[in-house]
Amino acid sequence: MSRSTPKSRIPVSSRNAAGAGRTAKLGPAAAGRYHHGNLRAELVSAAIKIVDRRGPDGLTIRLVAEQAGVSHNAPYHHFRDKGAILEAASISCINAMVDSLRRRLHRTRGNALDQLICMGVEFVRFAMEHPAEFRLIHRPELRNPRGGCCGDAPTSPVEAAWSNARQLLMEAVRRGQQDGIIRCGDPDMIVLAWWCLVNGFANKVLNFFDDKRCTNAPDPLVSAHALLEHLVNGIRNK
Amino acid sequence: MSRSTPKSRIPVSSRNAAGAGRTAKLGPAAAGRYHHGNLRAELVSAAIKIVDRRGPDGLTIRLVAEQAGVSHNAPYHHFRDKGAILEAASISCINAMVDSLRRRLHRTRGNALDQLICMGVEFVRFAMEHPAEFRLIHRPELRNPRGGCCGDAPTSPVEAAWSNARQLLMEAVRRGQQDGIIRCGDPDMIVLAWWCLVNGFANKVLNFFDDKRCTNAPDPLVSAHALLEHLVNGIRNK
DNA sequence: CAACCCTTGTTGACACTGTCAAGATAGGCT
DNA sequence: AGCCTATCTTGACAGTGTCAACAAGGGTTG
Repeated sequence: MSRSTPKSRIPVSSRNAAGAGRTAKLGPAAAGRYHHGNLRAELVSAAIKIVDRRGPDGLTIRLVAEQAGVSHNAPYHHFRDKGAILEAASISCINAMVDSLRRRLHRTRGNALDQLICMGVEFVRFAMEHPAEFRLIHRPELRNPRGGCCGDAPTSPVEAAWSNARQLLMEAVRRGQQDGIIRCGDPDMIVLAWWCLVNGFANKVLNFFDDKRCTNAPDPLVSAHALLEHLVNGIRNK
Repeated sequence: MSRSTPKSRIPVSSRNAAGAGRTAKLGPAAAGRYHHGNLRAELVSAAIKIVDRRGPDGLTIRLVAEQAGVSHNAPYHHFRDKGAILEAASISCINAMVDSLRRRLHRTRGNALDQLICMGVEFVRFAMEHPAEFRLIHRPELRNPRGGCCGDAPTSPVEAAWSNARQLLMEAVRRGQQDGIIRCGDPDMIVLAWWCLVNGFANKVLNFFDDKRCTNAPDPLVSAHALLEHLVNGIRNK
């Protein structure tokens, strides 16, 4: 009930992500001006900074505003509510994560299986290097309005950002199947297994994972590699 | 870091003499009696009820107190702060989850591999039937004071509750290895893979999982079964 | 039995949060 | 010029977690 305010006070123009095709100057951020010029983007980056420092739960609209140097209500002209800020920050983080996966993919010389392993390790590394952001992008309260589902209908922006990651993996799996090194079958299922394994492991590393760190596997990335080899052995064409 | 309130007010009686001439209005609530008798347990169950109804974020100390029929500050005599209530509720939920895993295990006739599959499906089922509780028990902000690590030192109560689940799985894996149906190797690693897969899948089902539900796999439990068979094929002794 | 004290409950208060309402300002439009 | 609208401001309010002080009652001790 606490977040049931459909009354949008946001001007329609600012709903379009990243005001494209504007003739405004938006040169240097211009600190002392009444109209900020690029506040929305700055709020998002401020939010990410705060999440990094104090965790997703430590994020406060008023803190974000303060960090951006505006009054505590200025954000409401760019985001409907706190959830919308979280959502925008999440999308930014998801994109960063997908980018790092993609870069890793392009740097990997081996076959599709090697690529799957490398991307998995990269995913875990991202989680370890940006734990707060990793937790942020997995928050269930992010809007995912279960709306357009089957037919590529308009999904939520968060959903769209995630689908980029899925696409990267799907392509790798399909490529592996075409090359004959990954056995046939629903690629969706393989991606799903990859995703669950990697994601579950990253979560575990961030949450309750003292035991592995203490006994024999000093580096979670090594464990991640082993786990992924496990998976890869299962889908390899024999 | 964010929740560092070492100032415990719990057992410290507020021994202040002060004005003895006041007469307070007699117990407004509390079902008649001033001293509840079993408030702590009732607070925990009230908290779980609220989490079920409004999600972990919807839980409020004042709501918990109201649901239990006491004043908004009564919980502070049983829990240090809100986090402690969450923690107690989590432990209760984790125990419930472990119990259902154990029951499922005892009802399974097959070998260790079958048991691992059945427990995995059961885990996903628990997540689907109690999504709020499932999310609750995975909250990273639950106390896990990274303290006693290697030598079975006193860990957090939450950690202890989780370790029961791990023990169930470890036993199954070891049994399978003794029976020769699970290949040799670090059982820890196998449990880890099982855990990551099942946990990641359950998370995915609860969060962003419209696609599978719409295309070809109507029931997530079927997908879970397929995934677990995948895993089991990887660890089977050949 | 009375005196006492500790645990458990109560009310009151405070700072902080998300959000609404209404006023102020600036840049672009007619 | 004068106005329009998006943007930013101050002000207010209900909820929240938590601290402080006070009250009731059961148990312990004389």
